[in-house]
Amino acid sequence: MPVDTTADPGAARPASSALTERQEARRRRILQASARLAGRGGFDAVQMREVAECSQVALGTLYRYFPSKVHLLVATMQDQLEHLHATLRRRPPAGDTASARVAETLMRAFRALQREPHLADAMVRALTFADRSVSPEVDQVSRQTTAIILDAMGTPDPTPGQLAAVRVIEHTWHSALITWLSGRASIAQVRTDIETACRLIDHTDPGPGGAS
Amino acid sequence: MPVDTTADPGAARPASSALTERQEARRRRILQASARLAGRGGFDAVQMREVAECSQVALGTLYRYFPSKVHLLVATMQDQLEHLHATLRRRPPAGDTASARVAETLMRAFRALQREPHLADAMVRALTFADRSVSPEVDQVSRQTTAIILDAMGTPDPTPGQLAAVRVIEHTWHSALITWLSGRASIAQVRTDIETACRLIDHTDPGPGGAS
DNA sequence: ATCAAGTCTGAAACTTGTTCTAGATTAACG
DNA sequence: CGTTAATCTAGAACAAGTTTCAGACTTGAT
Repeated sequence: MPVDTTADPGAARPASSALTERQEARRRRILQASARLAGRGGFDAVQMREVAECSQVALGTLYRYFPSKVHLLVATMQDQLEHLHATLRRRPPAGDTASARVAETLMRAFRALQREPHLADAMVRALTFADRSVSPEVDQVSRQTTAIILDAMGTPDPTPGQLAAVRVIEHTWHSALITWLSGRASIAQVRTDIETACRLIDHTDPGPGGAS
Repeated sequence: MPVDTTADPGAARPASSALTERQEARRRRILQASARLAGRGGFDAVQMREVAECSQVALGTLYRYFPSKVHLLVATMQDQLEHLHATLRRRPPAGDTASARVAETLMRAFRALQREPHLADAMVRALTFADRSVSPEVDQVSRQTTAIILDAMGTPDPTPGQLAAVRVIEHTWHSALITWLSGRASIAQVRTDIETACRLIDHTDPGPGGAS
């Protein structure tokens, strides 16, 4: 049972200051290769040996940076989400109500994913297949998603009821995405589902306190 | 690309009449072994070689009945869902409103899953990891779930708005289950999420027709 | 009972994720 | 420079899902 005396480049995220420039470059090459391979072929097309080869890194090194294929793809998703959030910030949604703005934002994100359905497939499958060992990373993705939704709402101080609604919207978003990716729901169906869930934002009567 | 001139026992579902008694028995042994192995250890513990051994069937035969591990586990879920539905029918929920009855039913189902968290893990992971080749089976599970929810509502002729709400509830149910299974949400959180989604049933003002 | 077609078995082979090892390279420090 | 620890590389090895194959067994029809 090795005690891992080595520094883990994946763990040293605080300010990327712990990573050499060449290490940063390696990390970026890996994520790029991952996204590129995922773009054509989805989850199955991201083969660790090929990612290693494409990013000019040894297989062992790839595994030092990302301890599993799921870790790698979830990190890829973090990357893409950051881009998305930045893009969305630049052109905020223009709906009248909070729920309309959230629905518009999610549909915009959805259209972005539509442009690269294979990449979306790889990332979402990894996300839902992730076991406990990836929880921190998956949680980070979840927080990022929440942030995007809250941004779209534009509500500076959301009520507990609204936060509960946001959780349900997130659930709906993920699950609807999966059904679309596996061909069991149309795009129109996804829109309807999202809009239905978003309606919860306005009907925010009681807080969720009933559970305590 | 072999043309598969052989009859597929998995496809011959119409009335189980196409299957010999011994074939039915094999099928049941396989599903039992699958559920047992999943019960201790979850998704990873269901190893095809071991399932074959436990059910006294050759590996090739196992693959003839269930063309992949995911197919096997989704079939296991179909099986369990039928049990659940039968059990729930015997003692229908007693809430005053439709949304209360649905929430109660789902929480009851949830408690059943809690008793076998590893089994739940295996089934749900398989369900969300399934690709297009498993769509028919996954869809069947989805229809079964919808039937359970509609049963709980007790509404003989649900409106389009209510059907839309049911879809969101299903999304929430699956996704919340996943977050609980991977340790990212507490049971209380799951209940809150389900109750929040169920609120949509009562607030069923406009139909979903707005999309057209 | 016999034949043909389909099915089952046991075992090996193949694929891809993951781990391990030995040696080369790099980085930090004196 | 030279040393030392960490990192990287190439490649073998291992694990589990999946495929393949030759031969034995069942089944159904005659």
